[in-house]
Amino acid sequence: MLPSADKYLANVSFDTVIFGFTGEELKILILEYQNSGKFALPGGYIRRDQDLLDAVKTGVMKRTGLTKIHLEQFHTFGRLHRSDPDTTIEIGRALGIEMPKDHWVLDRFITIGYYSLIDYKQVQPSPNRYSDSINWYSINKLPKLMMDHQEIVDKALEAIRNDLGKKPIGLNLLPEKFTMKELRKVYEAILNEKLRRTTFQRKILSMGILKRHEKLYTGAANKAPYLYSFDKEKAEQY
Amino acid sequence: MLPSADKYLANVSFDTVIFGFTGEELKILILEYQNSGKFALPGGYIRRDQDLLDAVKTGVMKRTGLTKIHLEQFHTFGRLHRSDPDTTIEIGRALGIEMPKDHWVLDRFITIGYYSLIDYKQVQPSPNRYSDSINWYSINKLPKLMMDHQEIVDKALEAIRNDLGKKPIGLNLLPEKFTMKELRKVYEAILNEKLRRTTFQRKILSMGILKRHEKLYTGAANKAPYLYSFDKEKAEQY
DNA sequence: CCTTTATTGTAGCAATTTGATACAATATAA
DNA sequence: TTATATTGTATCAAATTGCTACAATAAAGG
Repeated sequence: MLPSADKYLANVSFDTVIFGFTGEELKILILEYQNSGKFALPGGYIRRDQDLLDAVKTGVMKRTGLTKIHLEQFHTFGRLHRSDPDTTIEIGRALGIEMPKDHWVLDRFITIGYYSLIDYKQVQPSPNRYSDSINWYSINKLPKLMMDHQEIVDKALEAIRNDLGKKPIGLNLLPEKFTMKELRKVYEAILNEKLRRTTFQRKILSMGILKRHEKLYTGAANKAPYLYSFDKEKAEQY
Repeated sequence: MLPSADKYLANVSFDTVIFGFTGEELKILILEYQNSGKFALPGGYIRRDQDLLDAVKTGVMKRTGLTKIHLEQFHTFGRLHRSDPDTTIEIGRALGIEMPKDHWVLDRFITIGYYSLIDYKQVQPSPNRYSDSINWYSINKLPKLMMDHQEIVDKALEAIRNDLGKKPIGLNLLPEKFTMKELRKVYEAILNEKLRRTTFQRKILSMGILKRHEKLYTGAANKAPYLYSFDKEKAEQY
């Protein structure tokens, strides 16, 4: 039931901040452990025969069901008392698992933080075997997270804001085709500020990384917006 | 002689890219191991009773003799085969140390990369007990580094370029007082491109993070430049 | 169908920022 | 005193961004 010591690296783990965009808000996936009611970021350990990146990718795949996953490493957390064996024991106990005091998962862990960007609509979140549930929570209304997970989320947000100008972030948070308004809403949600509609449109179009497609007729009583997609070749340069 | 297993975390190490600026070039500190002639970044292991950041700080202090050290974490390297036990064995052997095959330092390591910015002139590099020498090498003329250390250097450079606009990088690479030309040279060395003298001066002055002091009379047959220092309070905002 | 309403796409001009050039003000040597 | 290299700024052109305006719809409601 417990992961075996010889299969995994000691003292290292990863945690992922999985971002999705609802159309209005940025949300992230949070696990809730059975009975203990502890909230945590999805994470895991690294198998000895596995690249770090593969371990993270596999972890996100299991939670989201997606296979194509955009990942960015943003920070590694190594404070002395960041991992808390008591919390781990408590979670185990609530699950009916009694851990030996010297079990390796109760040792100190340095954790590597990754953020992931996914298309909210494509995801069917699935809990792991220790968890009750996994749910989307708005960035601004997170439950109290265990250990230093809130700090990890904060750093992830800082990182994604930083990357926004450099990498085509929207590409991963939106479906294949999207309207200019949706793209702008993504930027606004990430930056947590309003952007000027016309300036945004001009700037993003002048980058030349978008392809324009047919119009989207939503049924609303107004001019229908064009759909766009990212021109992946050109977007590479950013 | 070898570090003991119960004192350090397993499977995790750190490596540091220590930048100095000579006035013309960006250089970094590289260790050369005795006899084996292997070149490596200064690095180390993390004691179980020590914050990650403290471990790195202590490591840089030992190599540079400095106590006030600017550190930035930039990336964590976790490829499956990045650490190479054969190299470690070879280095040990050249030092007259025969390692048991199952010794923990021969295990797989995930390493956390930090870069450090220091005042070149204040540093007296000192090798560790396993090393022949520690020397400054120009960024553009590095010897062949062991394992994935060149990749780590490349990532560090990428990171420092990225941070240049955000953090007052010059502050740490220059002495307390410096001329505008020196500051510009730092930027040029990091970005590896020439910057327009007048535009640079206007821009950096308009940030309002510099204090102007007396002139510097070098003896050169031309107008003497002012000396500047960073206004640390105002520089915080960047 | 014609009008109304909400939204979209883009033009146009002002304000700001950046690029490029010019030039006055030195320190020192000759 | 004159010549020379460099520094600090001013100036104006060019590019970018902020802001407003307005025409072009898509559907609803008479």
